[in-house]
Amino acid sequence: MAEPNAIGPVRLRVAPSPTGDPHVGTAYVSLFDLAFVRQQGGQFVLRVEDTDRARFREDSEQQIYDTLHWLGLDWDEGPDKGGPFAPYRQSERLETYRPAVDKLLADGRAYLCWCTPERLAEMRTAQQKAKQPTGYDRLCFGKSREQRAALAADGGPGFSETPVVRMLIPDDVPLTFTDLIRGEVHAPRPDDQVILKADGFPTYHLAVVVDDHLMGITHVVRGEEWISSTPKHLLLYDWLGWERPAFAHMPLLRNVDKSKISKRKNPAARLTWFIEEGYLPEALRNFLALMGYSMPDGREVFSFEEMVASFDWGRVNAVGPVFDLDKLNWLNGHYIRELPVGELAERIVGYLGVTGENAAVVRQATPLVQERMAVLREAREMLGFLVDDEFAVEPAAAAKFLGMEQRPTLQAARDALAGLSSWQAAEIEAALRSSLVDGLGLKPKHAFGPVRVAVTGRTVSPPLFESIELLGQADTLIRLDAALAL
RNA sequence: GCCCCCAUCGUCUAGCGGCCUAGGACGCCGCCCUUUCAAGGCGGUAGCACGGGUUCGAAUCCCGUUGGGGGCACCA
Repeated sequence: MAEPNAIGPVRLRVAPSPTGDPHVGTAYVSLFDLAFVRQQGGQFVLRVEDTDRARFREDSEQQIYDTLHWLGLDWDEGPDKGGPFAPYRQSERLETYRPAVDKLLADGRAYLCWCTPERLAEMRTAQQKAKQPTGYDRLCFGKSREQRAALAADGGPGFSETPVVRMLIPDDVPLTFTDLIRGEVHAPRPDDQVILKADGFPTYHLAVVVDDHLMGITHVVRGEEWISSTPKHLLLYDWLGWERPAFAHMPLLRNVDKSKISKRKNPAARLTWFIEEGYLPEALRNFLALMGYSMPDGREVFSFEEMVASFDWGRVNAVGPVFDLDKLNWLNGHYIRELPVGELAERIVGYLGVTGENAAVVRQATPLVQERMAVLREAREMLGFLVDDEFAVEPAAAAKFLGMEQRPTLQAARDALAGLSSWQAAEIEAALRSSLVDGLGLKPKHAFGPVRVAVTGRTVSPPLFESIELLGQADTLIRLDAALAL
């Protein structure tokens, strides 16, 4: 079925997050995973790895779907779509893992362990204190249930009624494997890893190997934190007589202090944060691709399709990149400026959630803010003077621009605008220039500052004359009168 | 503590022995444009962690040091 160079499905492992809010690392790994899949014509499989029932959360799975769809990373098979290898939730595949466990037990590659969590913790503490590598000491290995229970009866190490199953790691465990990004990698020697928990659920290590094999996964793309447990997985493939997949361990995204990116230190670690802030999915995709990847021709602005066309694991960096919001903001602004104005208008309307009259105003005002935004969120304050129910001048702005000495300026502006019969930006500008600049002899800066503050409420605003046009004559005069009355 | 991964401007990176007087992007600084703020244009600042080798030649290869990161769960 599978030709030598053809790839089968590439798995996207998705562990429901305990906080219910998907991690940016999930999107990062998915992006590279998907770029490779699309280039090779494989299948992108989304599998929910929910074997930890202690951390299970109801809404977490849906959040993963929502955020990945928002980012445009769509899968070919998954719990919500079905597929030839269903079910795609590990919690629904429990009976699949049992035969593997039985075989390992029968072959003497695994054994039962009755040690309590407390006894294991004590053991680790003692090992660390003695400056020894930590790992299970095989107390239960070779013992029957009765022998082990008897040991505990004498006040010995804690005994648990329901045993777990551990791998018996041999001395000649293979520690070397080829990584698509790093080449030859030497991983640390594992200890006797638990593969079946006391509650009957498999651990990640067992489940991932069994599922990947059964689902025909050819390439495992995951975070760098998995390098150290890869030898356990290699062993399992070998013991079960299965062909090993290829591995690509992506570098870890970092906080500014270089630590692994975390929700505590970095708002950008939460995928939903980008939606809340008004980032464009295509910009985030491009930015994520820039983290660790570079195009052969050095381009930095490129689409996902372009990335797919030239994708090469050899161009992926092994260095963990710092997530730099400055550059993302620039890139997002760039994408905003490149958008057709009508398209941008719809995105802003959708983001702000405005309807009816206000939506119409926002659409008209979009050209004024297009090159002034880094993220959609900024449209809210830039356009607030046009759509907010209540208008108020910022106190600091009023103190600086609406004082006694500005009254003549404001009065002249009011008079000039009140007499206008055509309400177009060009005419508004002409009227204000002739009355304030020519008439009062003011520098443009001093002439328009007070008017801007009176009309928009802020010292920084979209272009003044166009803003006044959109506001309308009636509202403009009301605001100038209000400023004059201060 | 033990094991592993990594190391080019502040940040993201190009570079895979001579093309490097180390290139680009973001940021920052200056100038121009200008009704504010942006956008745009022009210019500038800043880096191969250190020490040994290998070689005619090293940012590129090897070793060590230092530094950073990750892993060491009945979590993934």
